Amino acid sequence: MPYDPSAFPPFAVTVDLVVLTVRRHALCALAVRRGESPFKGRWALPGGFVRADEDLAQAAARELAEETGLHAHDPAVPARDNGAHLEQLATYGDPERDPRMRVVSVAHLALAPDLPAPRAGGDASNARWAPVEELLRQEGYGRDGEAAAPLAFDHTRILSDGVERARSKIEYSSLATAFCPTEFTVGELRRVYEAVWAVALDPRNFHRKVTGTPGFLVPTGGTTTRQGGRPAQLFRAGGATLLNPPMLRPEV
Amino acid sequence: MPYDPSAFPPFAVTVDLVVLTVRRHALCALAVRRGESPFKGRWALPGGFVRADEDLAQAAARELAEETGLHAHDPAVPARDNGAHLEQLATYGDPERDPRMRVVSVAHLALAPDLPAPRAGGDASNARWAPVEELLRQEGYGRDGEAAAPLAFDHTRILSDGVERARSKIEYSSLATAFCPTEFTVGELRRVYEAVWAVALDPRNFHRKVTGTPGFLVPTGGTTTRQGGRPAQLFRAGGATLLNPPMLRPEV
DNA sequence: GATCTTAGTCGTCTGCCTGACGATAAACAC
DNA sequence: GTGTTTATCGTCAGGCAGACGACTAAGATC
Repeated sequence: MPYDPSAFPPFAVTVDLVVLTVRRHALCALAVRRGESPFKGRWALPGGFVRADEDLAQAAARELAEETGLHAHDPAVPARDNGAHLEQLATYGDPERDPRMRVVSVAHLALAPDLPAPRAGGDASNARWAPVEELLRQEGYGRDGEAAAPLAFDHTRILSDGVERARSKIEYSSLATAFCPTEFTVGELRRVYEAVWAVALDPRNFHRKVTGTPGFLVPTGGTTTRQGGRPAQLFRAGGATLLNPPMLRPEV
Repeated sequence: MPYDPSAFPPFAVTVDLVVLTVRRHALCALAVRRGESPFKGRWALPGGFVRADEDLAQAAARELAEETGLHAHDPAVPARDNGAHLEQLATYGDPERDPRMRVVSVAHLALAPDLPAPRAGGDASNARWAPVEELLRQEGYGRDGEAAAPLAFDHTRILSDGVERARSKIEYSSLATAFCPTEFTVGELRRVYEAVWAVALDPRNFHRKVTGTPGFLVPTGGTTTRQGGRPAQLFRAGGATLLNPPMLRPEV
């Protein structure tokens, strides 16, 4: 395997983002409308080129900030500063995935609380939170009656992989707290699991599980009634990142 | 985010391989000696450039075949043809990871049975199976007294990620059978787990677990005494890919 | 203010799974 | 035959999850 620097074919490298949040009891992903050909006018995942001097994670964090205003949560910093969780997902490099040239895309997965409103370059009409179930449905119509064409490029596949990663990862890690604000109740955390898995969980067993797992939740002392009903204790994410034994996803 | 095809910086894209096997009760990885600068003479993971017209998985399968003679096991083909398991691991793109130019490497993880002897371009002295514990140890000496320098580039990190992936994935999947020949005994499978996790497992509980998990193992009817002792039933990997509940890794 | 509704929280019980470990079986070495 | 090695079956106790009853404490409604 002699090394010839002039022999390697040139590639473009991009990062694409699967940004997930939970709104109105549904798992939603950030989609942006393409303003350029190909797939002009179609919805796509946000993304962009990796610059010559930046790392892949840096590029993903930069794109995330540009699209949402969220700054990525550095895994080295245990303090929850309400930043988004960001991790590498997978890399997609089919020679035909972009008709213009050879593009390899390093997809990343970001998880964020509900709060932020989407803004793609300041233009709200070109970015939206869409239920993943709607984006992954190849046919049919969106909730606003708009025809729901499949996502551009291979982004349906990327989104599908990202959703599957999130669904499986909240089983054995405390990642579900990344969908919650800094302080949250057990019920709010349960609704995250229910939205991501699209199942109903028993509130009593869920409460026993999460409060009984050391390091998962730490009580802040406060309470809230923002969900109605009896006041609920407020918690913050604890230091534990791995849940052992895991949270069990109910059978289909 | 206007699109300017001339604006993207050029990248080289490579695939690197973490090829794992179990030999002599130890988890081993394939290492090749570099013949070129930089890191000339140092051990590295096998890999090479992605060609202009091939997919990432194709490139990884081609490199695997070139280095080991193993052909990748297509996930779409359920029949175990004794090919190696191959999956994408992660992508490494630090701007400084290769001093010559900007290289993004899509690392893949391959798992193979013990049988094949390494051959890098036909030259056996430039390829070897090394215990991962030795390759990941930054200091010290190899078993042949040779100074064990760290792997070239960021390959120590890549190998570490690959080993961790394999260690966790055999917990909840039937992937451990990829380390076994087509037909194997429960004891041989247990020794795979013990080597990968570097622990001792109770033979009785392990036997109960694997034979009691539907779809994990299917008996072939034959027996063997190649391990000595009482003849053991031979099994083949069943159709199940996910183990639920998982195999539990003992605490440290 | 009594009642209803909505959440949250604490308990109980049963069944399944795992870890620890005793016991037996069937080959080989001497 | 005796000992050694590996495989396989059984037993028992503890832990955890699913099902579900009961109680608590707020706002909403009449």
